[in-house]
Amino acid sequence: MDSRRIPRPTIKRLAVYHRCLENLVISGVPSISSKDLAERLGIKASQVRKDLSYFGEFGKRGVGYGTELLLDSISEILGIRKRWNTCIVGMGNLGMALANYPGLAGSGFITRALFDNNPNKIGIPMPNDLIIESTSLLKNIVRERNIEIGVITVPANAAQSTAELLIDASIKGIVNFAPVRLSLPPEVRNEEIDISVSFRSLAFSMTFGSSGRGRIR
Amino acid sequence: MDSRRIPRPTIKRLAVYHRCLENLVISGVPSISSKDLAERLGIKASQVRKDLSYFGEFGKRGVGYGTELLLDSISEILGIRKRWNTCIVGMGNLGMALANYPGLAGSGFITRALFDNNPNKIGIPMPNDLIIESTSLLKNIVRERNIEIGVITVPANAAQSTAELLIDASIKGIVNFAPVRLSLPPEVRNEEIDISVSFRSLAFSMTFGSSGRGRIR
DNA sequence: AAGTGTGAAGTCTTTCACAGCT
DNA sequence: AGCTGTGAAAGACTTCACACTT
Repeated sequence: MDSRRIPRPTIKRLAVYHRCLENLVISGVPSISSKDLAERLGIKASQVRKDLSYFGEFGKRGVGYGTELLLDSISEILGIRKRWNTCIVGMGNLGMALANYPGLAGSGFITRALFDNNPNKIGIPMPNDLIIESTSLLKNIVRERNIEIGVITVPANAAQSTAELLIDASIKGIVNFAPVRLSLPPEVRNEEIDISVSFRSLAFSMTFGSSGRGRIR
Repeated sequence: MDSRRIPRPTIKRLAVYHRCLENLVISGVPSISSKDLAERLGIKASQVRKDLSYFGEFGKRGVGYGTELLLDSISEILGIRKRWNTCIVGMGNLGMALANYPGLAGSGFITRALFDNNPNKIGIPMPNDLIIESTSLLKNIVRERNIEIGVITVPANAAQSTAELLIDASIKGIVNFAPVRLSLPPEVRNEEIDISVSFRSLAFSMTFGSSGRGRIR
């Protein structure tokens, strides 16, 4: 598969299809058409078919897609069987929330370490046998525990230096919740989640009646 | 201004420019070129100029943009002076984190109410003189306190019914953290933040070396 | 000389429309 | 008849390139 040609929005939608199919399989629905699947997600049927067509032919003409087969296929495409070891740096409110959030482990992202540089927080016990540890130990711990993904939940002014610590520990991907753009070497993958920018964008569209419902992109 | 023609990614970048300019103004930098601003954000200078050109001419040729003037102009465009009353529905980990997160109030999004339907949580005192209240009171409280934005942090299976409660209370915009697509009337604006989809997308690009750093879009 | 503002070109993504299977 | 898979068309967004201003 030549993933350079796969639109990023397609990957995000695949993850959404996956979740929807899990529910369908649980509900015992044996098959679904692109039209029905699209309707559930508020997108176009042709979008569903095009997304899937990048990876193969999973449907039966005249019938639709077998839910179990499609679920398996998408799991394969997204590498959903793989488990990823992650760590969270910055145990403020958001870091705490993520450490307590079962949805990540449920998706294969296992939190293996929690870091903060506030001495008052170090040692605090957390779920899953984790303890908040000093950021000064990050490099060793990341390597020992084979952590591949770092989650940055520190304040904006500490985000870049945190990223550099993670890179120095040979992390391969970063999810950055801090409201700054990180400068990273090209081999490190990066996903930004900027909550206040999303609120702002909502506010703008509320004020100016802009184009409306956000698509999955 | 004809906001129907403004690309959504432009709005999100405007919010990012705004934040960057705040720092520049604080640091006493009097002006900046599109090239320098773009470099700080990891995008192209022409993108910065095009984004701004949708709204007017803010720069001086041969010089650049006055930081204070540009900051004011973007504030005006994004309606940053306006204060938005918000409520959070679902006081699990994420709802708690948002209620404690100063970044939102700092951006003009004031949390005016917190709801949950777990009787054990109702009455718990929270920051800013707030108390967790019963979801059954939502409609009245939303109207009394002029709440315009609802933040959904309930589990996936409760998200749609929560959205309907909010709509029934005449909310105008929804930020949805639950991993489901809401079906909403067209006049209600909506922004989705799907954390596990972002992790999945990161994992995919880590596995298949896909096109790399997410742009602001 | 430096840097903006902007049509036009280029690239990426979505949607259409229909041939082809079941 | 119904629905997929997919080239081609449309649309959205970004980048180029250069005229224009300071």
